[in-house]
Amino acid sequence: MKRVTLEEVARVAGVSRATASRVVNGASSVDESLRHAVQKAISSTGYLPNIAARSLVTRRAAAIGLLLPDERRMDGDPHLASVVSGVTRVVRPLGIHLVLMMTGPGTREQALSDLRCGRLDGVILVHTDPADPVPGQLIAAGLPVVLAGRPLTPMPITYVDVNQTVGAALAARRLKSLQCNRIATITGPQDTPAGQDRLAGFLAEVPNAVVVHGDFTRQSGVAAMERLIGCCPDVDGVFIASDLMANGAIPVLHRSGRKVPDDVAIVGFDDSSAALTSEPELTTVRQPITDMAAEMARQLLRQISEPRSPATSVVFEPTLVVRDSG
Amino acid sequence: MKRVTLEEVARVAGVSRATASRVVNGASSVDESLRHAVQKAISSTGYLPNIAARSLVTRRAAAIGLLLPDERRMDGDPHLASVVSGVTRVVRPLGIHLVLMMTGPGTREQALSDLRCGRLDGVILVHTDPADPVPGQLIAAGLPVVLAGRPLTPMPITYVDVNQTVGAALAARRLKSLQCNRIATITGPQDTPAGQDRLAGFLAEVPNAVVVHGDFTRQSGVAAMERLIGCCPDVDGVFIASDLMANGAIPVLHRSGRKVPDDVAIVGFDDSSAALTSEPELTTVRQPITDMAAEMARQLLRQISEPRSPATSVVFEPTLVVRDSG
DNA sequence: GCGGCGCGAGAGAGCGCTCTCTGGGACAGG
DNA sequence: CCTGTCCCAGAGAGCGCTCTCTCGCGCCGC
Repeated sequence: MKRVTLEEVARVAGVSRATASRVVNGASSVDESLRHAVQKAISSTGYLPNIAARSLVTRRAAAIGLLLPDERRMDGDPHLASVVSGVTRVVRPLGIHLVLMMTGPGTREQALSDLRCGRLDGVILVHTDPADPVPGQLIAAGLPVVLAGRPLTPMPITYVDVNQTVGAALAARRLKSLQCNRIATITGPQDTPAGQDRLAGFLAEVPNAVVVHGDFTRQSGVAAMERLIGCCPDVDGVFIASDLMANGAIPVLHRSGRKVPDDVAIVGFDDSSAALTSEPELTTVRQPITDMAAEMARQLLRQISEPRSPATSVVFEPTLVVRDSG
Repeated sequence: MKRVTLEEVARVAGVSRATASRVVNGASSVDESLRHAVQKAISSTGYLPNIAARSLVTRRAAAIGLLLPDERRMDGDPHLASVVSGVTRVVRPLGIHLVLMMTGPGTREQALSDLRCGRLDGVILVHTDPADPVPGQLIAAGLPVVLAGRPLTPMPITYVDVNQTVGAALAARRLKSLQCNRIATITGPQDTPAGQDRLAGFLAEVPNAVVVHGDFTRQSGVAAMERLIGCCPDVDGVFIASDLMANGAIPVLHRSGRKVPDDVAIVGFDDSSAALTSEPELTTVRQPITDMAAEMARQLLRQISEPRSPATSVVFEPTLVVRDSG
């Protein structure tokens, strides 16, 4: 099983290597008969271009990185598969590889050097710690990056996000339309843009809402709901800023003898798989994760092909998915 | 921002490119003072080796693929993050990239050609369709592959699995120790080894168990439990062959007025995140997914470094995780 | 009829690295 | 003192590809 090179294809087709290369890369200025001969030679020899050799001269790796928080922080994050799927959809037809990197000691530096040494053409950063210096370094170096979600401190970087504020407002209006009188919210972490915006968007609609803080994790949902029914027993509608927290919070209500949605209406956020594994199934605010991920990939590819193009941000509109919890 | 090449490092250090290369690759036969000079030159120039160039001559891509079923079939599969994490742990310190590929039209062929043209050194196959010809083609071509889970039809291929039979037996014994008299099981798909083994292992312990079929998905768990309480209302212990199905099945019991675990004890399988999002939390059989994934990576690396080494299989032992459902 | 022009194909120079092969110096043995 | 041996550094040949540059050929205008 010997490797087939372009040289050999050219020999079989009776043309020069240059012409064979033109056919492989779809250049237009090749005579139809020669093109045909080359194509026949390619399929008869089973030729596959050597990406390393190509990449050496084009200085393109044809690979992008997806930098993820580590397993622990993902907490069974149901988004991962959707994100990968969205990115893949855009990137695969182009023959571009998706390299997964999970945060761990040294990962971000590794990603940076992979980028610098041309092993990766760009990276998508997910769930980035606001204090992380890497995004800043990347844009400073003019390397292609796209962020999932608005960065906490404004910077000239391309990102894709859902309109968190509008999403929270959607949830608020749903609870109001359900005639809830005593409305509360369990928030996400207030050191993240998503956490902040979901709270702000909600309070804009329900200024007198009771506010209890969580951090998006299931456990924090449990704790927050316990505090909430302690301090505010007559609550009858709660916007919980992530489905995962709602998933932890609902059993607390049940144990306290409250029925969902009859006694307390619940609206979550994310429309993650946790929305379906809750009992009852969650009414929630849906973010089009897969589409957003595809858009991140597109934005990244644009940056790769037009290096110094300006940073842009794309904001998707969320929708309310009404199920059984509120 | 110009690229730094080995040539330049050599020039700065006052040695030949060959010697610089030896230092970079940790060859032993370099004089200590020269080695030091080169190392200083590397850090002062900020040199990073160009992987494409290296890969062109070594014929190693320093990248492996992880072939996954598509999003739909994953159904919010909670394993993905754990698998990635386990593989990453082994592969990252070696500077090897993990390329994610989700099944879609043509993906498997793409993986095959990536392997053939040297863009990938090996692949890990997860949740492979038993009818899929790709694994067979891969081993026939002598390319490095590792399967997650025993293949349906025996073939000389390396795989890593958990002892499904023992796991099911663990679940069975738990239900028996709970003094359940009317024991049933909701199975996985019987055209998969996992589905078969979990049923067989269970029946070996509880030969007279009621058997209802599912396919590992949540929805099938709902449907199966509805059928089960229809045909066997006095059931008081159920082994459900995946946590996801259990997650769908438990609310059915609740709606029928049965309490878990008081009226019906439930034991799941997987110890996935669905086990924690269930109410009550699931007693379940745990597979050490992350460790298994790490082992898959190790097996793959071994195959890559010793091309024609014999296929081996590694089987992990499951453990019972007792929580609230049974 | 001749020079200029445009178009398509070939020649060849690298891209940055590894690795074999060669050469030279140090040391030991004869 | 000369030769054989060993060891370490340098020279140089590629790895397979892309892409620029050159060249030849056919066509047009004058």
